[in-house]
Amino acid sequence: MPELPEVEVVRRGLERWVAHRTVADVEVLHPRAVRRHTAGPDDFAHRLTGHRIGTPSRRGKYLWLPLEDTDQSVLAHLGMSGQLLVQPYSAPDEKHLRVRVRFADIPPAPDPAAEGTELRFVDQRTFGGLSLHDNTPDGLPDVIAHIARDPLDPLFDDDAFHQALRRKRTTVKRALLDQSLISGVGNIYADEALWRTRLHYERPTATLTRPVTTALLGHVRDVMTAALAVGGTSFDSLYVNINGESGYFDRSLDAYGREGLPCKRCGTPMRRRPWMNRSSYFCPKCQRAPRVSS
DNA sequence: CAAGGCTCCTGATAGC
DNA sequence: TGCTATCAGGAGCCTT
Repeated sequence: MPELPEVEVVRRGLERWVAHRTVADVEVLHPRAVRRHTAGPDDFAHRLTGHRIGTPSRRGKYLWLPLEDTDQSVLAHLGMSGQLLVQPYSAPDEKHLRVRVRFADIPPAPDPAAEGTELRFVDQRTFGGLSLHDNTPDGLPDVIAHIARDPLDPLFDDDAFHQALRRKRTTVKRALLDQSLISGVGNIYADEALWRTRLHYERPTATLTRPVTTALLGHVRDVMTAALAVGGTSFDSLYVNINGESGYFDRSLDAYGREGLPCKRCGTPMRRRPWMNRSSYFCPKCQRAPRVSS
C-alpha cells in the first residue's frame, strides 16, 4: 500500500521522467479514475492538453504536477493499488490501465531516454485517481488545503502536533492516521512506529507526554526514511514506482503482517486485532493495553 | 463541532 | 471443482 515513502519514490520518478514535458493527448479509459474531477473525463483531458508539466510536489500521500503558466495542478492519489508508470509507447496496455498521458516531445528531447515514453495511471481497485484543481497561494491544490504537513516536511511543527494530541479525545493510532493532524502515515507505518515506541494502538492521545510524542515522531521519521532509502533502488527502471505495495521494505517490517511470529525484541508471539475495518499488529508484552478508563 | 463508522473497488486466498 | 466469505484499506461522507 503506498504511503509516504512509496509516494515520494513515485514523485522522484516523475521529476526525472515527466517534468518539463508537454502534454499532447490524454486518454481516460475508466471514468472512476478521474471522479474527483467533477467536470468529467472529457474536461480533464481537454484542460491538460497543450500544457507543460512543472516540478512534481508531494504532501503526505498526495502528489501533484503543476501545469506551467497556469495556477492549476494535476493532483494524484494512489489509493490502495494505484501506480504511475512511465512506459514506452509500444508497451502493451496493463490490465487495469485507467488513464494514459502522451507527450509532445520535440527532438532532441532534454533527456534522450525520455523520448518515446508515456505516463500511465494503472489502478486495480480504483481507490486512487487523478484530478485537476486550482492552486492555493501556497501552490497547493485547493482540495488538499486541509491536509497537515507530513513528518518529513521541515516545517512540520512537532510541538503543535503534541498539543493537538493532548486536546483530542481519541487514540494514538487513529491520530496517526488522521491526515489533518499528520499526513502520509498509513496502516503499515503506523503499526511499525507504534511497535518501535512500545505504544499500544488504543492508548489515549491525551495521556501522551511530550517525550513520548517526541519518540513517536522520531520513530515515524526513522521508519519512513529507511523505507524510502530502500524504495529508491528502483530508480534505474523506467517504472516510476516499484510494485504498488511496500516495495523492498516488506522484509524489514517489525510488526505489520507478523501475526503469530515472535516479537523481534522480546520473542512474544505478535498479535493481530481487527480495528477500524482493518488490522492492528502489535506485541502484547512490549505494547501493553492501556487501562480502561471509567 | 468532534468522533467514529460506512462505503467505494477488485483479486487473492481460505474454507467447505 | 466451484461456490461463498474474508481480507486488503485511504479518505470522503454520513451519522451520532
